[in-house]
Amino acid sequence: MEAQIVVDVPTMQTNQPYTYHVAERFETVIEPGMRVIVPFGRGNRQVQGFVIRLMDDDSHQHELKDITDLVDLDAVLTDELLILADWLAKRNFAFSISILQAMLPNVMRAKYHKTMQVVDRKRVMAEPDLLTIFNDFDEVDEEQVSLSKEQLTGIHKLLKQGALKIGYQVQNRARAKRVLAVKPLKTPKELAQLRQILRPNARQQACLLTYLMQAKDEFVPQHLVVEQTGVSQATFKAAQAHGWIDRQMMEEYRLPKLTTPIETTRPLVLNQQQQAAYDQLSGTLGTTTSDTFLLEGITGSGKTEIYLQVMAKAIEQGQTAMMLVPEITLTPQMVRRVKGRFGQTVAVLHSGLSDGERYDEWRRVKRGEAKVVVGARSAVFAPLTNIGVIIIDEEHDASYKQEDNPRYHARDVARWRADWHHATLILGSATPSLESRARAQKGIYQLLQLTERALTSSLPSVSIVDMRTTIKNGGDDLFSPELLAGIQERLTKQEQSVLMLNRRGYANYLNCQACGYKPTCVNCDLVLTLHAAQHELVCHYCGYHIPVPPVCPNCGAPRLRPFGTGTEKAEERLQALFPDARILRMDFDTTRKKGAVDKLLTTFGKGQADILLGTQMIAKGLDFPAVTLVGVLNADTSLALPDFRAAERTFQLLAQVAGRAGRADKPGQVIIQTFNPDHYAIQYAKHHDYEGFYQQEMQLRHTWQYSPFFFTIQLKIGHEKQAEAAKIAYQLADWLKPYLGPQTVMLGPSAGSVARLKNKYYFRIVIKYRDGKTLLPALSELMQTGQELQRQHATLTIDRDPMTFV
DNA sequence: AGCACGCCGACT
DNA sequence: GTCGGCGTGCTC
Repeated sequence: MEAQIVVDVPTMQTNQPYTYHVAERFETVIEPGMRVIVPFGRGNRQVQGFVIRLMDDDSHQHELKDITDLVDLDAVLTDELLILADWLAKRNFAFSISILQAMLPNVMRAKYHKTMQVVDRKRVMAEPDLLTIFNDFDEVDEEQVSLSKEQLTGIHKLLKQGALKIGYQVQNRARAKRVLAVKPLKTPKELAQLRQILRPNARQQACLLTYLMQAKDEFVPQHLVVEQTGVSQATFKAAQAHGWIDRQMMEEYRLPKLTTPIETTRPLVLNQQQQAAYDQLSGTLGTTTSDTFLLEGITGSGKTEIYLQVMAKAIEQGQTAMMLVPEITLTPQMVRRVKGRFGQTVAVLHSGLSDGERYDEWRRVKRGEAKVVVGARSAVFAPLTNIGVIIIDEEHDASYKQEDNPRYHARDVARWRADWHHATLILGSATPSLESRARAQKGIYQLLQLTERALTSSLPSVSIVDMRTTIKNGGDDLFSPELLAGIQERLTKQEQSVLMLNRRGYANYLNCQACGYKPTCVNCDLVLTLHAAQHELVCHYCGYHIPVPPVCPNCGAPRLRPFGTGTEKAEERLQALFPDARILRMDFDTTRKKGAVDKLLTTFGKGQADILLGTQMIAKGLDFPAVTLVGVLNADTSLALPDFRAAERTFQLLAQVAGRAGRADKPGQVIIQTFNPDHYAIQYAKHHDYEGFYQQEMQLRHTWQYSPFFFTIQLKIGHEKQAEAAKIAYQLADWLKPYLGPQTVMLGPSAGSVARLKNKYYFRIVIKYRDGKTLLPALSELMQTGQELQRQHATLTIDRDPMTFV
């Protein structure tokens, strides 16, 4: 028997299955989807691999190596996931092994240990420098010892002579937690009798017997029994000696702890719109087709309740359900909401879990003990079977795209898995991505709209403050008089304010403080990025660049300034302006620690602070009834991003915060400060007008040939030397030209926005295309011929449908 | 990635 | 004449 194995060597040249011989003793056990250890390369170094196929034909040309060992007793990947991995690797120009690893919890990735093993002790002991290392050991972990120069030469010599050799060990870090468990061996009746005849002073034994009388006939972790009864270790030992109980080791899940118990919730009554959406969605469950819906519902329209009820329906029909949310929305409140409805059958997968917890949650899914999975991006690979519905909430969110290897978009994966399972896919958002909305327009997705708020409070009024005027009048460039007045009013009335500092695109473009003009690219209609070091303005999209102009090209005033401010500085200024206000700052720095977000939000939710000042993370999913003012300090920084999605991102962000104020009985107010009060993204956000924005943005995308009318691919070439990187980039561009096909545009090569990253210079090529018939295979080939690039010490990344252009 | 093979420069 | 530097090719 032979097995095709994908080995854990993530390079372009080894991105293919290798055939190994399966020893007879493994034949009955081995299955596709298992992890194995195989010898690889000339030195037969042991590496982890995945079995992707088994076969019987022995028509191999070469002598095959044997699989060393099986890591798993059960396949960790299903056939579905193996096929998906193959598709995803090809589609996204990723290494198969990287995708396979990404599908599993972190701990299941092998760790490798390099050891030095003594072969000829006599000769090793003859080296005085090495005595301290090998005196007591025959094998030493290379990482555990730091070697001096003399020792290094000594080891080198011995390796050459064969007196020492290098060993490789594959370590599987995935460990189930095992605890001592107990089970009664006697019937309740017998136990009751035993209790009768017990010495009266044997209090602990009596206590244990009472517990056992009402215990089920199954193993229960001993520590849980201790918690309930308070009996000691010795008592269990005695009970075992008496033959009352059986004790053995048992697996126990590391369940993430929750501070307070979860209250079970019942389905809420749906309003008419919600009910109509629910009927349509649930009607497609369990059918033999896969339907995709775009659920477009304004903030507060009750999308989550619909999700919960559709998932409940799927469970009812014996199917499973998956719900994806952006990482930062996966707050304890959200988890609580889902667990409140589905209880123990929910598995939660997100980055806040420890490795052990994550592994255990994953196993609960794998074993079919969890029927509902809630998680962030990577949860899309959860090993659910018989999926009835997949939900992607806030489907427009950029965090669904993994931006480093392996690159994938959870939406694509969800689409694929929904197809496989004939499941219903629901994309939900108040501000859908243009791609999804356009598909709904074309009828590829079914569009469901929710236009009413579930808890009939009206949308807040949004006012826009023109910061050009503020500055002209000698005002502060961070806090306009209007905003300051608003904050003061809230402080007086003891209501809360949320202030958002839009940090995207921070401090790297020029802005004329006289007229608000920002230098833009002639080819792309994108804002030029300031490269202060080179004293240049550069378009990150097509490479267009000009020297920094001394005066504003629009109005001639010498008032072009670099733009941007940090949250820390804003907090300082704010505190100086309102010395008595209690301010909470929420940004990357203050939320780095585990649980910090929860703590901050709880503090604010309890009303222990007046102002919450933060980056866009405060825009998502937060719901504080006492907040009546939301201020956006700098709405336009994200407009200036060198990215064709800049307007879309800005609109989505503003629409989201605009829906946050005054959700309870008190009316809300939103103040947006901007240098571009007339920009359509800001205007449409002001009027809560998604449709208007969609129409206008689609027109622009059409004109400029961007997504969703054109697909995009970004190639990045990195090299230690700038000239080399450029040379290779141009060579690649030339090589690709014949494959471009009709209606395909290649932009660049252009220099990366950060000239040097990790000591490498980057160049980028962006290709816009409609038909990838010749282009995509050419790019696959480029992956394979990457050998040549590697020789030149260059790196190449291919990013399909990139979300950022930095 | 990591290892062997191989072809040129500074040594015993 | 050899040790060892790194550039090159290959891993079932």
